[in-house]
Amino acid sequence: MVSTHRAPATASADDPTPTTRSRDVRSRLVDVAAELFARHGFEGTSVQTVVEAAGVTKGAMYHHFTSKDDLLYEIYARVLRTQINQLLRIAELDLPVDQRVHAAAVDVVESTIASLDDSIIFFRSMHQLGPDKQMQVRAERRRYHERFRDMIEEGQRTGVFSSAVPADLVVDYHFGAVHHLSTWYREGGPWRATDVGNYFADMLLSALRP
Amino acid sequence: MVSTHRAPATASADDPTPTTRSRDVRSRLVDVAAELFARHGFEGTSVQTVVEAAGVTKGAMYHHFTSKDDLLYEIYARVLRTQINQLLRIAELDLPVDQRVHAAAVDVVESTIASLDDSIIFFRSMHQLGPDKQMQVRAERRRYHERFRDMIEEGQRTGVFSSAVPADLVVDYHFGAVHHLSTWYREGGPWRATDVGNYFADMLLSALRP
Amino acid sequence: MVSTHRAPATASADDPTPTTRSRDVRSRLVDVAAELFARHGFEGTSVQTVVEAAGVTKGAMYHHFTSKDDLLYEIYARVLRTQINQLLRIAELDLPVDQRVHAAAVDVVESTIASLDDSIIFFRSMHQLGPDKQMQVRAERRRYHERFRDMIEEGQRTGVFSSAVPADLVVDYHFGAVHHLSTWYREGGPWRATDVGNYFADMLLSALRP
Amino acid sequence: MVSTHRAPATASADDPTPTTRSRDVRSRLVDVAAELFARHGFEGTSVQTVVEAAGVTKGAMYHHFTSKDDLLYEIYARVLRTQINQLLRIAELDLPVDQRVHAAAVDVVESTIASLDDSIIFFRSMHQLGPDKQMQVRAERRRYHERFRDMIEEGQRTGVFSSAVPADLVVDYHFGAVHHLSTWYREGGPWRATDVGNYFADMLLSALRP
DNA sequence: AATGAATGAGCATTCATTCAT
DNA sequence: CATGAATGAATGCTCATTCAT
Repeated sequence: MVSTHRAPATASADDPTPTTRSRDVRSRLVDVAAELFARHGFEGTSVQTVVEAAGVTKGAMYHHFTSKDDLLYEIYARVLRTQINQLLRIAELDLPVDQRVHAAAVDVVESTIASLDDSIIFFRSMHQLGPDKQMQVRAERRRYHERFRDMIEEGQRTGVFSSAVPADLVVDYHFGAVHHLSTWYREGGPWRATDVGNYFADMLLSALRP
Repeated sequence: MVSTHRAPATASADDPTPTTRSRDVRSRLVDVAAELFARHGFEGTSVQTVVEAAGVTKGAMYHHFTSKDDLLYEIYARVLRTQINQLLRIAELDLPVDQRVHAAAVDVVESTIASLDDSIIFFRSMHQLGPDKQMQVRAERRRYHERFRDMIEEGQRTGVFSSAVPADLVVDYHFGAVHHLSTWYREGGPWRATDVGNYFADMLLSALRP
Repeated sequence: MVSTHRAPATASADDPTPTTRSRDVRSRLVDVAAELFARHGFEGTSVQTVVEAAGVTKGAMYHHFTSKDDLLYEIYARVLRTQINQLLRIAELDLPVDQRVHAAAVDVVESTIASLDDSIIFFRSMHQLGPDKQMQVRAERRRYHERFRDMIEEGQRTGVFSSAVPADLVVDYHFGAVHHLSTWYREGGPWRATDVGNYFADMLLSALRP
Repeated sequence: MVSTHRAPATASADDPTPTTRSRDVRSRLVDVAAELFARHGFEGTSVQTVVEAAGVTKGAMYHHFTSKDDLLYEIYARVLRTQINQLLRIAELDLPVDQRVHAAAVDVVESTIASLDDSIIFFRSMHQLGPDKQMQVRAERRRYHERFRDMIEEGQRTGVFSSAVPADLVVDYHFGAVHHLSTWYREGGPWRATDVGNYFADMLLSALRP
């Protein structure tokens, strides 16, 4: 995040995308907003603050986003896109199910820690989204949950995992812990992201032992 | 028009608590505020809305609470008081450590579900609290965490539990799941509170098997 | 309108109405708003302008009126109240019907000219009123129209007036002319209010001759 | 990219009107604006709304009109052009003066009803016009009034009409009723345009009987 | 204890217009 | 001719809090 701010639109003349400038504005706004919403909350951050930090005018922001709410939604969309892609990538690896679950369980911890700001916003500000957008986010979130659950169920069906606990609850248990990370995890604390990921994944796998 | 007009609800002089009426007003305000803050968020609920719902006037509210913030703090204080008492009660039972941990793990799920509103507020609105009060809440929360962790450590020391995962992370894992409940648990869904509590406690104990 | 502004609440101590102060604020706002809305239009007048001219703060205005719209409505209500009372007074006089119609026809012209500002607003800004309030105004306006029409019909039934033109259209014809006054009538022009009133009333009566 | 990219709709050099295409755009904009201004008011209609409804871009609109105000002015100009032509046509017929007045009185009602939208705008939005344009409109309007008044005066001079009421006031009386039409007349109501026109013209002539 | 009018700073949003391309 | 990103000032309205009574 060093030379991003106010970069004087140095897109080379042969840049094929005509929207380089506007992509700059859009994504700069989303980046800045994510940071501010995480630090001060959605309601605690004024549009004025966001646009000032992004170095654009209010009018420009409203040219690209229909509302403050819309800006928030874009943050959600960005997180969800990343997370689901990551999960699908792992779920389709050619590995035994317990190894896939372990890898996914580690990955969700690591990537959550990698963008803790997004995570803070995700669970704290969902209710600020309009009802329609909230439903879209929930639907996408459910897809994510279901894809993970399918792996658990696969393991249960094939006897690799215990069936003592319903797969849905297993997923909620693990994801709850992940969600909670933004509350207590701090960079420079006693554990690196990968440590926490492995500890949590190990606990998950232990809990699933037949 | 100073002391007329009001039924002489004169609390006896040696009564240490405020008058019955004012206790009524105080707790009615806290109750109403908890519901509204959970439903619409702290910033999404105006003081006007709260006092109207509680059937008192704004002036009355500011007589009992120094600020809107203070009202929020009272909600936190109420939750924390209840939770810590409950945990201490269980932790001091004369039972093997794994049974105590299991009981505590079930209980925290059940009591969280019993007052889901409080839980919604707890994690969503912490940052609305002033820095001082936020620190107080965090300190109390830490005490709670530590008391639970102590039980885990006791089990690890005595070989009842595996020491593979640091006790602190074990607690964070379980509490994360509990925290997450307010996001997905719904009355009338497939599981009763006690079911979820037992499933989660079972997973925790499974994960801790040596 | 000399010493009204900012009068230092000189209500004598034995003033029985407890709301003298707030009535001051309310009616001062309505007066000022009527003048400004007439001069610059409803949309062309900002709330800021109104409250500055009335010497109150924006918050105070919103304490008394729920919206800018509500302020406009109050102007309408005031006009309608006055007009309907005046018409009823005349309609109930013990005079032949043609004299009552003449008197009412003169009076509506005179009173419209007496408060031309209100009339300018009335027809220019109706559409700025919310749908509910617009309906209320229309209903009240219809009552007024109907009371006038009843007198015309009475004259037609009794043969004093010609029945060549439906009574409703007769009323619309005359009221149209009255409505139009705010477009062209100017104080200090060739005719006094009473002149115009009598000329118009004479034309109406002439048109109604059998 | 100056003169490329556009089909060579080259209007012949001696064609005094702008190119067909641009005439299309211009008049489409005026048409659409008239409808929107009538329905939502001038201030209640954004330039964005107008250009979207007309299927052109904002830039295109500002190419043809110097401002939103200018668009409004064009509506006024169009109405005035039509009305004055119509009046002159009738005033120059070779008929007795009372018949000419009757015909003109009917015609102004009918043509007003034929384009009620324009009439709504005419009286409601005059004050939105800049002072210069407002003066131009008023001047043209005065010409119209005077041409009508001349006919009345001709009738008064020749004894066909009563001189009891000044001709100017007679015109204001009738035109007021016409102006008012947009407030109450509705297609599909009890009277067709021609009915109302004849009733009103009859009243006017009756009122003018010596 | 309680009232309710008043404050005043702050907020999200709109919009006519400009201008480089 | 046309585009669409950008401007910047203005707007209606909210709200926690205060204070005279």
